[in-house]
This record gives sequence, C-alpha cells and structure tokens, in this order.
Amino acid sequence: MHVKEIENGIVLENIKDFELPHIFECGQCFRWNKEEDGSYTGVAFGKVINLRKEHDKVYIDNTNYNDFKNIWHSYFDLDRDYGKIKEKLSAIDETMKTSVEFGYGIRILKQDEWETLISFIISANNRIPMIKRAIEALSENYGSYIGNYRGKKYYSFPKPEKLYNLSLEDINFKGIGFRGKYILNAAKLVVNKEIDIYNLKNLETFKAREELMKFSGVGPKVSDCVMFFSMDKSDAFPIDVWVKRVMEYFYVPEGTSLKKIQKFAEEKFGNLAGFAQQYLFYYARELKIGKNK
DNA sequence: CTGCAGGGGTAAA
DNA sequence: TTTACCCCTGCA
Repeated sequence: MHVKEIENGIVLENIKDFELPHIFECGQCFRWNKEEDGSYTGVAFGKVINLRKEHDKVYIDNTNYNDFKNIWHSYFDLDRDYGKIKEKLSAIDETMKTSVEFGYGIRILKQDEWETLISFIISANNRIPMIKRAIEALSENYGSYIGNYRGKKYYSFPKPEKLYNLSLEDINFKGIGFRGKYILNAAKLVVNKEIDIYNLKNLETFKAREELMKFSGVGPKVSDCVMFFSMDKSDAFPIDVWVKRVMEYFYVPEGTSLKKIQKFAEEKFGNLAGFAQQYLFYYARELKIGKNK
C-alpha cells in the first residue's frame, strides 16, 4: 500500500482486503452511510470523511496526511495482514472458506471505546435503522458540530462528560427507549472513573469482559462487541442471533447454549475468533442463513 | 386500513 | 430458564 496526498484528502494506492460495503455493512459500525454515488460518508473521532474506491485505490476525502497518520491509519486497521488471517481461517474448513470468500474485503475498524460501548448498549434488542437513528439523535443534540459536508451537517459523538448531567427525558429519543437508564449509568461510571474504559484494552480479555459487564445493560454479547471493535481483542466472539443461527446451521446442535457456543468458538478459532465471527456474521446475514428453518 | 408479533440482549424474577 | 422491555416495521 502507498499513501499519497491529494487536494483535500489522500489516496491509498495498491490496497488489498478493503471493500467498502464489507467494512461498513458488516455490523460493526453505525455512523457510516452510503452516498448515491456509491461512496461512504461517516463520522469518527470528531471528523467527517468520505471514502470512494476505484480498482485498487481508496480515496479518502475531507482529510489530510496528518489525520491519516494519527487517526485513519489505526482506524482502518491498516497494519494488519488480512490476507494471512483469511488464509488461516480458510484452512479450517469449507464453511470458513466460503464465508471468507464472501466477505473478502472486511476489515475491523478500531473505534473509540466510549462510543462503541454506548452504541452497542443501544443495539440490544434493537434494529440497525433504529440504532443508527438513536446514535444520530444523541450526536446532533449533545455532540459538537463538526461542519457541513456535501450539504449535510455532521456532529461528533457526545463525550461522557456531556451526557453525565442529563436526565432520562433529555435523551428520550426514538430507538433509545428502556436503554436510556443504561446510557446515563455508563456516563456516570466513566466520568467518576469507577471504570477506566480507556485502560481496559490493556487487560486480559476475561478481565476486560468482567469490567465491561459492570456497566448496566452490558452482557456477554455487548461486552465482546466492545472488546473486539474498539480494544483490539480478537479472541472475543460476540454471539448475536445471526451468529447463533449460523453456528447452529454449520457447527453445533440446535438449542446449544450461548456459553457452549462461545467455548466451541474459542477452541476452534482461538485468537482469530473475532474475525471468524465477522466473516460468518456477514455471510449469514446477507444470505439469511438459518433464518427459515 | 387496523392489529399484532418480533427484533443485531439484558436484567430481573 | 423465562419474561418484559421502547417502539418501529413488516405482514396478516
């Protein structure tokens, strides 16, 4: 891969394992939207950027080399060799081989811990459009104004300090519902430093999970999502309904407990479990595998 | 058109 | 292990 500066942006040349729909529609993020021209615009770390791909070039608009170096390089996980991961997973069995071929351009974004925590608290028993709507409402009301891009206004995700002083009524947006109390509780625990969310990545996976589950509204699934999508813990294996379906379809008897599926995945995929989960999830959801039994 | 089940889990019983 | 949860969407 080669990085070049262009007007109001940069271009990544000769890039591998990087497909925009795979990355932005594999369920890991909620603030990226497809434009009419097929490009994607999104907000992360207080910036709004747009990505467009042509052959083996990815154009990142509305940024500069400095931000690329400090933010986007890490955010798009550009140091990781996905070719190697895909090779290892494909060697496991035919199911993995097929899943990897299907989502060949997936990359795991390294998102902000706090934003990921709140986003996945909102995701519980919720649907993607509703989750996105709730996150946008929080950002528009309590985030900072970033600017106007292509005729739309963009706002950063609100800091915990900003949400700390709010009441349930203040955040009673569509899609938040019963999760409102969890959000306020999380802001309180983080602001009061009862849980140091930005230090959890330095803990062992089991310990970080234990800490995350101290947050109200955070169970095994949400904690694994937060660890994998923001803390670089690839041995986490979040099991949502789609992963449960695809695991039951290919690997374990129907009705296997989540705990047993987790253990099965741990043994089968090891520290690549998170990546395996992501390829399986994308494959299962796009093809609706196991949906109609 | 109206009515109702269920959804990218978790907490509480 | 089972059930309620906000509320929107899909479907009967």
